Amino acid sequence: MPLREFFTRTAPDVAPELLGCLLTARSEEGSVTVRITEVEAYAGARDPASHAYRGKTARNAVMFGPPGHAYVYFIYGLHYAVNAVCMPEGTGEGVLIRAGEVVDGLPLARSRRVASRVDADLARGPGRLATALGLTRELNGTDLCESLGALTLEPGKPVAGELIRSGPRVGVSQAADVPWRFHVHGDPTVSPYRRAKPRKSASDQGV
DNA sequence: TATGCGATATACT
DNA sequence: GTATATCGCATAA
Repeated sequence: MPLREFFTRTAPDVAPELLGCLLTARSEEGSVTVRITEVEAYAGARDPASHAYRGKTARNAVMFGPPGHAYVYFIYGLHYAVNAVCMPEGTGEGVLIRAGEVVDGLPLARSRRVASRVDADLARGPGRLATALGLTRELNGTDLCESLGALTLEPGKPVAGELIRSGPRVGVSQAADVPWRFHVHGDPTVSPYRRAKPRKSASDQGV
């Protein structure tokens, strides 16, 4: 199946099949490749946890574009995260790449992630993965299907079906019961599960 | 392990 | 103007 067609399906269908695939970021500094070990599906207009739930905006426009492109955005004032856009143009579905194992460009990844004491932590979590790959908003909209592009995805060794586990998504408060997080069972690079922390409203914080 | 906090783009009032 | 966000890290215990 051509890579483009691979992405022209629903996010929950695509997500588990992305496990084991290789994501490579190329820049003047060099390139880093990770083997994907954890993902989450976000199903656009039918998913209240999706950035695309309330329709198209300047921020999420890429999610409504053609499949197989990268939706890169800035979150919490200091982190980047990357999604692979799914479904035909106009739909707004995507798969968040949450974690991976660095399999190439280890020295460069380490230099970008000085806080990591062990290599398994280099891309363990969406913000860490983005940092290890050196992602910035300039890569928003990049075509993942173009070989040797700035940010590309390619098939890897398939992960054995019995090693693929699913569960609730991390950090989402809406639709917290839908098992749309998929990961490789037992892999040390998978991020620890954390339920969405109910955030106190400002009005409760006194003065 | 558990909790607090940072630091900013974006969307909504 | 203001609340919230697909989070990471230091600190405490």
